[in-house]
Amino acid sequence: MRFTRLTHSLEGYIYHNLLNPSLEEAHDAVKESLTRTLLLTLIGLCQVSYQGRASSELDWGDRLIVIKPDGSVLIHQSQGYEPVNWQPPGSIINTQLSEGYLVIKAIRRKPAEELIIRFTKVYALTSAKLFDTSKIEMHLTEEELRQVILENPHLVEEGLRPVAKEWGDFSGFIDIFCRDKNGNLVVLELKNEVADQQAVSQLYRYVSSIKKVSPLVRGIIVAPRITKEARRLLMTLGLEFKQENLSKCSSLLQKSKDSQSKLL
Amino acid sequence: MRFTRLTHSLEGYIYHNLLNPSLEEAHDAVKESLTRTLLLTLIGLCQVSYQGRASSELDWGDRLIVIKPDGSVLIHQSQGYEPVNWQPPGSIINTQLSEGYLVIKAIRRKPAEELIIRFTKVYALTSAKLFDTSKIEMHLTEEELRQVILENPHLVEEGLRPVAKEWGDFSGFIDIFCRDKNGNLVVLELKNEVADQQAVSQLYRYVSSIKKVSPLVRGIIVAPRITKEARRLLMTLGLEFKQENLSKCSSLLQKSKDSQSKLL
DNA sequence: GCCTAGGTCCCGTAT
DNA sequence: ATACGGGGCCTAGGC
Repeated sequence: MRFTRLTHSLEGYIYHNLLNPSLEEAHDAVKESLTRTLLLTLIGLCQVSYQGRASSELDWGDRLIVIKPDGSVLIHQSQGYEPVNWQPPGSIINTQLSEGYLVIKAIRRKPAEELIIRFTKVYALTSAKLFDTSKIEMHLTEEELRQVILENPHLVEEGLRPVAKEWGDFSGFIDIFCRDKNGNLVVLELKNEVADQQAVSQLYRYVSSIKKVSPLVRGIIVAPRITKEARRLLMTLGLEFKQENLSKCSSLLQKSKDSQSKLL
Repeated sequence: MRFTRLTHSLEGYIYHNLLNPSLEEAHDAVKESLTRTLLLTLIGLCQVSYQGRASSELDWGDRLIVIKPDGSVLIHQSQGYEPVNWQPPGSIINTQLSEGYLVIKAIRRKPAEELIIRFTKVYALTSAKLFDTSKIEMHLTEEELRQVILENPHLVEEGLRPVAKEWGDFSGFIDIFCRDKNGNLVVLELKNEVADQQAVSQLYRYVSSIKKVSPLVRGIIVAPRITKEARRLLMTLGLEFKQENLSKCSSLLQKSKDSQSKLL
């Protein structure tokens, strides 16, 4: 149990909670939710068209629709992580009763996209004000793995020294710049899990750009493993691979830090 | 209006619809939803921990939780397209009352991941059986664009002939194989929108593999536009770019087909 | 605004 | 199972 604070929100609340509303009732509730910028969920029988970067049609069926205060729209079937249709944040949403349907449209420009949902039946509608000031804290991210190598470059190779802020044009894209014990430039590409052909290509792009200026530059992929084809490509391109489980390293280092701080 | 069929489901229904239930009531409803494989939505004050490929902590706040019959779990804050935490389909979900919390855990192996949600308050809980046999129909997909070029190779270059099933080892990865008017092999890489460095790298990998066997192979990116850096890389690698808006072509061709079929 | 790269990416498909 | 590429990817960070 990591959290010690236990709070009860006095501000979050449900605004609408309708069971089998008429389309008119649902329409009114949707309109009110939009003006009050509430989180809105509908479960109902609907049909969906999308036109924009691609286009799609989804015939009648029961789905869960989520409309967020920021203009996000999600349409979920009863399976799958991903919404079957959606609109990203910033969309302009409106609703109308038309030809016997409850119609919800979500439009955005740039790219020009339109999502149209038509309901013939709403089984349940809930709208709520969510109070939530917390932000997610992520660990074992690439940035943390980067720190592990920056502080322990010997994990990759003896004599490696990170050089920061050199080669400004590239440093935004390149995971880590180093010099090896011979003073040659080394570009590191870190991967959390398996390194594939794409990772190798990416490293190669950086290395070959730099090669024009500094011909002796090396490129090393640092990852727990590498696919067979990626390894072949790597060798063809004269790049290197160093096996290293960065997540594990990070955990171990964290533990050693923890035990040190306990001793203090 | 594309759909002529209008159906009213007689089978989709709401099972639970609770407003401000006690944690015990919510717990019972969650348990019943899981055994009956219903779609479950909860709005409540909760705290979330995740450990797996990465790890994360999300402190107390109001969120929407969706649990699907296939074991997907989504935790949505009031902003953003993406869930702040989630578990993909196939997760094993269980619930318990523990230390004054309603706890929902979603676990999967391979990769080993655990998501734990703790509620102190549930504002609303809805569970439903969704009847939905429709599958989304997508248009202007890569496969459709591929058909456009296969049927109209002159859009890329005069005298180009698609060759199918040749070079079997690669054909799974390569968008289109052709021979040009001189009989040389040509690999086409199609992009719906902008072609970037990654697209160029990818084409280069294929072309250089084939070059070992057939030295005169060419590679052409077909896309409405290309980024500046991608163009530089393309030229360095001896590849080519043909500007062509495939989506637009596809639409135009579709229209001409439609008008032809009307005439018949 | 464009462009690049990451993601607990998810997802289908081919091997 | 693994690996590779697509996605209406979305999202964050540079410039």
